[in-house]
Amino acid sequence: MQAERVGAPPGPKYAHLEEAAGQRIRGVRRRGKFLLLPLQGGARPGDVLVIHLGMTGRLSARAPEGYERARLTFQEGPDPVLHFQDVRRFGRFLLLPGGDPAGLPTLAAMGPEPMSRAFDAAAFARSLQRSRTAVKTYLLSQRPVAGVGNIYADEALWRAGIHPATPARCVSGAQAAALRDAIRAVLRNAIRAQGTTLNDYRTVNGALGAYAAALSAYGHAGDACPRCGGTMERMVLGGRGTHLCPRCQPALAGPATPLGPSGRLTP
DNA sequence: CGAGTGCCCTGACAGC
DNA sequence: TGCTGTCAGGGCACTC
Repeated sequence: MQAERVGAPPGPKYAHLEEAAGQRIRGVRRRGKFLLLPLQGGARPGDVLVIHLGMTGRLSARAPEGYERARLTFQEGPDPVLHFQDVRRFGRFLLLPGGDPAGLPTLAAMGPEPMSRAFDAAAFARSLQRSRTAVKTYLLSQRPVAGVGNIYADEALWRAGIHPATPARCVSGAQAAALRDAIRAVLRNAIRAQGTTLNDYRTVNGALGAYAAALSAYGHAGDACPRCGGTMERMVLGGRGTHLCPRCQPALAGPATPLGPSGRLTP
């Protein structure tokens, strides 16, 4: 296998790719939003190819129309080239020498996988106690749990009835448990729907993700809250658009009735 | 060291 | 019509 940067300027987002030459991909794993491809056969053991799609990154066996940033070339197999296209250049495609994540602080400090046993309510509640920052901002750091981005953070906080600006350490144990369940439910449903296509996102096969139609909070400022009928609002938190129902998600107060895993009100 | 801010990058869109 | 300005956001560098 060979890896090369195409078009994109050299830099940390495409580091050390030349060192993948001659190595073999042992498997494909995922941590949060990072794809991890452990390599084998290099001068130094433990090298890992790291791919992050960012906002607009896509992998495909067919050459993209433009904006290709990197590619892998294989010596055997039905698809000799894997192309990495990334219009807005938020993605990464790099080799991690020896698999040492020191150069990727978010990956190094990443919390448990959301569907794993390690993501339990008590541990999540303890993690939230460690930060004074807004609970939504803390979720986006990937430290309390892996893989939650801006859209799903808004959705999960809405479901759990927690105001996004609540300081993380002020989230009660009961709220943390509700938020944990909400994160799992939102991610499970979004994965089942093949993701959320607002503009750019496509599945690996080019299909649209259907979860956009199921969003309750994100992008719904000015609309009626599906739960209480109040008016949804938008605010900016940590530089990110943030959508909430001020009635269901009161600032620093207890949660409204949380939604169950089905997405319906729990009896 | 934790928290907050702004940058990167490009296309879509609003407004004049 | 064509220009300018604004917005979108994952991760990280930078500042305080």
